[in-house]
Amino acid sequence: MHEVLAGAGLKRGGARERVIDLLAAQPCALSATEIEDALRATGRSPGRASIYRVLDLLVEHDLAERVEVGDGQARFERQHPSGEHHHHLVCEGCGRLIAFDDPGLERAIGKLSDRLGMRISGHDILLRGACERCA
Amino acid sequence: MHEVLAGAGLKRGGARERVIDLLAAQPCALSATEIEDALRATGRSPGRASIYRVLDLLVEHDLAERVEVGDGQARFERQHPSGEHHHHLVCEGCGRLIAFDDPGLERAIGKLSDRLGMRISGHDILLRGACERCA
DNA sequence: TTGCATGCAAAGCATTTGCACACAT
DNA sequence: ATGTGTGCAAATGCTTTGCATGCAA
Repeated sequence: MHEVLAGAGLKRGGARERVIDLLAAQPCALSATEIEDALRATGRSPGRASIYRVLDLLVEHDLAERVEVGDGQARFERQHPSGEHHHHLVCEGCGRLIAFDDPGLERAIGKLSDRLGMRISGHDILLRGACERCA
Repeated sequence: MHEVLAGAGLKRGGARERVIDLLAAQPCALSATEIEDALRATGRSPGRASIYRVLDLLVEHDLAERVEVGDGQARFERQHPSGEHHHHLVCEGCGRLIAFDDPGLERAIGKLSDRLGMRISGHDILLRGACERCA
């Protein structure tokens, strides 16, 4: 991720360094607050404003994806260059986010794009339900 | 919609009356602000707080659905008792919301629910792309 | 050296809440 | 008559912005 930003002529400050490294190591989406807390736990958190700025930057460069679950805060997760991606199920009991992927769903969306005849650049899918612990 | 609320023992004040009637007449989702503006145009808008309260009430009673497009404001649209529903495509050019439905997509989600083995109570799907005018 | 990156504090928005009054039942 | 519904204004919470300073290139 660092390389992409460097290629775009951007500098490598402490905030970018830390947010990118944290996000690259996550299996799933984190909110700005979760990022701040995680970084503060390491002893060196950037200011909240910088975290938001870095996240915006990553989204602009397609290095991260914004995930909205409807709880009033945005979450962010690394986006793989391969285009490989997953979607989320949010547990209505505990709010936990669970990732999944499903080729059938992707196929259905592909067909749908053809049918609509419009250029579709992306899609978000969110399932709501009960996770194992809450069921 | 009025009947459902009456059945739940709720009263019928001016704010509920107006918001429900407006929403029932819409083809697609409206934000709280759009609702307020539309009602103000008729000369009688409830207070903003009441609009939000009515919307929450409708969502709780499954009479309306919350639609999040990622622009920082929630939108609401009537939910049909039949369970019939559509999804949205948001134009990245002009922000316009376009409704569509697709049985193939619904089938794919049905199969996915079975595969995951979890109770899925609902799903949101959002496509991003360019509308006819912006393509 | 020269801007771009960062931090802090203040500002912005959408949404929620507290409280007193009005009105449906 | 009574308690629910409403409006206003203040409070909240996430996110953004202004501005002065620090640091990467």
